[in-house]
Amino acid sequence: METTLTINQISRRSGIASSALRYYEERGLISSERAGSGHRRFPRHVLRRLAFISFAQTLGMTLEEIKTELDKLPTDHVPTGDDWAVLSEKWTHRVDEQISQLQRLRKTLTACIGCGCLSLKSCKMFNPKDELRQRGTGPRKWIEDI
Amino acid sequence: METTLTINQISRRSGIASSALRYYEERGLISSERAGSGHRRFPRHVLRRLAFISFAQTLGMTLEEIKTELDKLPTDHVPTGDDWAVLSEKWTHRVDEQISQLQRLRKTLTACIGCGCLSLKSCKMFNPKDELRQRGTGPRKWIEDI
DNA sequence: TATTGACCTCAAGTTGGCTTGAACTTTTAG
DNA sequence: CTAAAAGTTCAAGCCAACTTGAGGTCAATA
Repeated sequence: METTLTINQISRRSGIASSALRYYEERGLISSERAGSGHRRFPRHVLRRLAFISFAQTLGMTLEEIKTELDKLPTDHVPTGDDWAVLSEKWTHRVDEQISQLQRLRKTLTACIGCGCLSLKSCKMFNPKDELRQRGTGPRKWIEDI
Repeated sequence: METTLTINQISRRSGIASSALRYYEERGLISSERAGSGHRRFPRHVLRRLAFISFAQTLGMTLEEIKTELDKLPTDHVPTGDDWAVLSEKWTHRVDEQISQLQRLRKTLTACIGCGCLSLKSCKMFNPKDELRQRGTGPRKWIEDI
């Protein structure tokens, strides 16, 4: 069992394309040593980082945010399960928030179908405030008086 | 009370930038008449369409998908509350699905913090199957044997 | 009447998270 | 030994959903 892995080995084990791995390294989310040839050699524990990255992405975190989190890991030793658990705790809150936002949304939605509005001033649906979307640029706020 | 509104009036009432409104029109999600000058005149009921669009976007639908939905509205009359309700029903399911995906995710997450893994073969976290993310391209599947 | 400001079109730019391609080197299998 | 597979860098491309800018017209107000 080798101590380091090639980019393709990492790619196969993580399911993340090697181009993406290079991109992550460029962005500073992971790092590698180099063989004499210039080829990357990844220590096994980057797989944990990659697991973290993948999972955080499913929660809608940007690579920037993820990097910020990863940077909090200790550098004096390979992060332990406990070190990871600290970061992971944030997720629970994230997920909980997302769930309750959706539940609020669902409530208003049902109400709006009930009242048949989609156009009434009184309808809260048009200004849910909840910032559910994380991608895209334009303004999303619905304002009074249709 | 005028029957049609300028693009700026629509923009103010909907909270959607006029550049976005032009873009929506170009994409066929809304339509306008033109004043003699070539300026757009929107009938009031586009506000309902815009409400629909905004809301659907919070659920992660693409403009393409939203257009497909909007195209199902009757064209022989200005859509009624009932017409809209038909489309809106889909949302309830969407939201419900999203909620239960998140709940599954939360469950695995808690389990993984518990077991301190983030790296074990047995950990289902790495292959949640749930396609939560809708943006982005790369593969997201975590494969065995870390 | 003049000047703002609202409107128009069309092309190009932006952001995030990558992918693709070119041009080249290194490693591995037969 | 040679061919194919795997690796490298760097620049450019892609997608969605817009925004921005240039260059020009039209409308409302003092």
